[in-house]
Amino acid sequence: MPHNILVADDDPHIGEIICFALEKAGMKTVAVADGAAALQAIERRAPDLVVLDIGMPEMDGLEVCRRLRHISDVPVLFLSARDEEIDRILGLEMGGDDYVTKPFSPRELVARVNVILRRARPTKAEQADNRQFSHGRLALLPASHAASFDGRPLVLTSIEFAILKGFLARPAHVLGRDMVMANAYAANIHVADRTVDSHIRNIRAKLAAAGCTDAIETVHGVGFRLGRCGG
Amino acid sequence: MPHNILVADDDPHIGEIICFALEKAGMKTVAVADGAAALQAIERRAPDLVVLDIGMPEMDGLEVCRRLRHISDVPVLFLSARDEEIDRILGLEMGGDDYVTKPFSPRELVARVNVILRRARPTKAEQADNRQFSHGRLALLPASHAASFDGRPLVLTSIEFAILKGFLARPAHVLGRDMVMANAYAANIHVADRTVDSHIRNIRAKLAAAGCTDAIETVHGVGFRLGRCGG
DNA sequence: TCCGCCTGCATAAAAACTGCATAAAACTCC
DNA sequence: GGAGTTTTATGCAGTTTTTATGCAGGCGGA
Repeated sequence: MPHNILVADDDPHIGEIICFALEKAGMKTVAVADGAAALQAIERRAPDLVVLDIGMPEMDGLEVCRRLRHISDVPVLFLSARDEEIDRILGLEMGGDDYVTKPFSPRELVARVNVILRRARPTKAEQADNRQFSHGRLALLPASHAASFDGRPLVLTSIEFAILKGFLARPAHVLGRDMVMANAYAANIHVADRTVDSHIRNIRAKLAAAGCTDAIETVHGVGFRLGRCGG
Repeated sequence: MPHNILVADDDPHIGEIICFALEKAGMKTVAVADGAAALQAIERRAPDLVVLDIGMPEMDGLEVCRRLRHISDVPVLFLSARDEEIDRILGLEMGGDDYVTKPFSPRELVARVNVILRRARPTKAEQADNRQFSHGRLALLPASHAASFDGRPLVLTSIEFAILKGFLARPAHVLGRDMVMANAYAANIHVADRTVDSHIRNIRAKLAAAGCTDAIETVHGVGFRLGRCGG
């Protein structure tokens, strides 16, 4: 589960450099160009960390941080062109987690972001992990990677588990073969259609053995859909 | 309860300046002048944070940090006379939480220390020391570093103990190999996958000798999970 | 009804993963 | 400084999982 970073800088060029560096380090990024958009994005996307340029027009980074702290505990890394001691102290005491001055090294920025994330309290990721999926008499526990139908435990391989989780996440939603696999994996890996069928078949067989015969329905020409699962 | 800071710098004058600044901010400080003393003090006093000079004779700060991470998750703030990007990155990736170059402003140092402390989680030791873990017929007493199955005492090495504690801390939770080690040590340490297997194997063998054959289950492609332990 | 396209399934190859033995490196305790 | 212990690394065999493929049969539109 990649970390989600919000990058707020009014210079789109710098924003791009930062995003590129962070994404190369395996994070997901969203860029905004002003303070108001930053606040809005923080509320809507609940990022794991915010890279915040101090020198933005309209609402500067310090002000964003001040307002931010009313609604969120998200870590903030300040970015600033000013390298005055007093600014740094102000930023840190304002609730920032680090303060990097421009011009900065992308690699160092990434290192500092990683340090903060390492210490940061577990947020969404852990919550999502503890979430429990269930549909009808079928239940999935991502945290323990365990599944059961009607109390009977199911032994699923990891890809079977992931595929089923993809369906449980969107009940009553038809998923094409590509989507089935996209849910299972993160990236867009392409596998042969027949391969997907094989996984579906195996899942059906295991569920049927546990007494569930209506778990995955076929939608001819489109894909598959989660059934009633004995519900 | 004031925070406890360990200051390691070979220049007693600088050490004094730092301690003075931190104490003025309401913290308790202990100063040491070399790496070996730092490690010893960390183990004995379990400080909340370590200010670590990189340029110390004998054992430099980076080396101290490396060894340190084997026994503790305590936050580290590096202090260095060298202001090279590569040094900063190295320090941060080595497990440091911040990197300040000399000459530094005492007030900024205090601000940075405060930021780290604000984010730092209660150390693993604090969380676990007074607690007693048990699962099924398996019991661990972190305080006395003792373990037993069904009353029979188990002789575990410290890493075996730590790994098992990691599992006991979150029963029914699959832990990937990286997580297994992250629980045992501080985060951010990478060991080879096969190494983790070796530890798991040894733990299983010792538990099996005591009559517990279902302690750690393998979840293929994902990691390991605590079993029923005879419960 | 016929035909083209789609799905289910068996089989098997390819890839990935685990467990283990062995050994090197690091550490501890005299 | 050295012997014993602990921790880490590595290579390999055996196993499981994942993917691919070919074909029989089903579905649906013309």
